[in-house]
Amino acid sequence: MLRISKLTDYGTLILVHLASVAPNKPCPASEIAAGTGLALPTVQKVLKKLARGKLVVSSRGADGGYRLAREPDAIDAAEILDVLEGPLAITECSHDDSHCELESNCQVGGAWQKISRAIRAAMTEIRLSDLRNPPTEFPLRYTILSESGHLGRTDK
Amino acid sequence: MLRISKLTDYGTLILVHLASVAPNKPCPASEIAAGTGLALPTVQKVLKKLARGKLVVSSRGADGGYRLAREPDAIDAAEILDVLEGPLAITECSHDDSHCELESNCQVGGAWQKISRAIRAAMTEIRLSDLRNPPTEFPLRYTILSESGHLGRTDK
DNA sequence: AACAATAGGACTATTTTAGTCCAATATATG
DNA sequence: CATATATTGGACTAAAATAGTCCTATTGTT
Repeated sequence: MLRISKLTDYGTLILVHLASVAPNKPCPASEIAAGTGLALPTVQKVLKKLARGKLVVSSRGADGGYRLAREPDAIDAAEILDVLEGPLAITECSHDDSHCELESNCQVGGAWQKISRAIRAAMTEIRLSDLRNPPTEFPLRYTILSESGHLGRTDK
Repeated sequence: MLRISKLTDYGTLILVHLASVAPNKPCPASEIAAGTGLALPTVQKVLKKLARGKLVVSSRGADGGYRLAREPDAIDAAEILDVLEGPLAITECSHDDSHCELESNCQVGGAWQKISRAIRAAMTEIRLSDLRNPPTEFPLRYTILSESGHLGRTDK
């Protein structure tokens, strides 16, 4: 139903890989490719994006490579999506600065925006360290909370 | 960051429109196009999908058209996405029956799957009736709850 | 019979995504 | 300083998904 691109998926694999190697010495793209089973050119492409997005830092030259810019628990899923997918929102007009010609007739109003923001908030709480390792039972559960109580269950 | 297609967005507009007209007599596509400001051929295409997905029922012939298959509060956002986007999951291997060549090396394991399911669960609680009208303040909030407490805040 | 609708699908154009490759630059080391 | 190792930036192509339009058949009403 909702979809992330393959590149984003690869990106998380790569980040998870980086999270599981020695954080001191940089890890070259070739090693990451070998470690993840992904094609080298693809890995290089994704790493460039990750570096531009400041999720990893690079060192050039011999003995160079990439390492995480921060601790795995200080990188969240929303950031990863932002860097690899761009700050695209769930619909065109979820952009804060977008102009929607239908706006005047648009009954939906800000509903998708709200949903989008809500999902984003949830993604912010998922950290790279949580993505690591097959979660045999990752007791993750989302609930819609509503002050007015008409959506889902309330907080107490 | 996450994205739904334009068609899906149109679909929700159309459904919301249908929810706001007399539920007894069918509403023809042309009228919906006029009411939403969308192009007729596009509206027709989306309506066909919605009909196949059993979210609307159609009557053919003169005085025909479409009406909601159920009450607006009995249609949820997850269904809408399923019908209009297909049952695509957040990643390729989120499909229950997919085979991922990387599986053996895949550190991420089922994380995206879990996230996907969680988002889906949340979407299930958002109903068509909630999408209606500009939500001036739609007090929607998602929270990640974790039994083990290492993700977000816990239930108590 | 004539008209008003949907059904189904073909079709094209556009855009996005994936994936590869190359030339330039930076760095460590012998 | 020469060489090998890496990243950087961007160009480029191919493939796939998306958007949008249109045509023909069928169904139902009057």
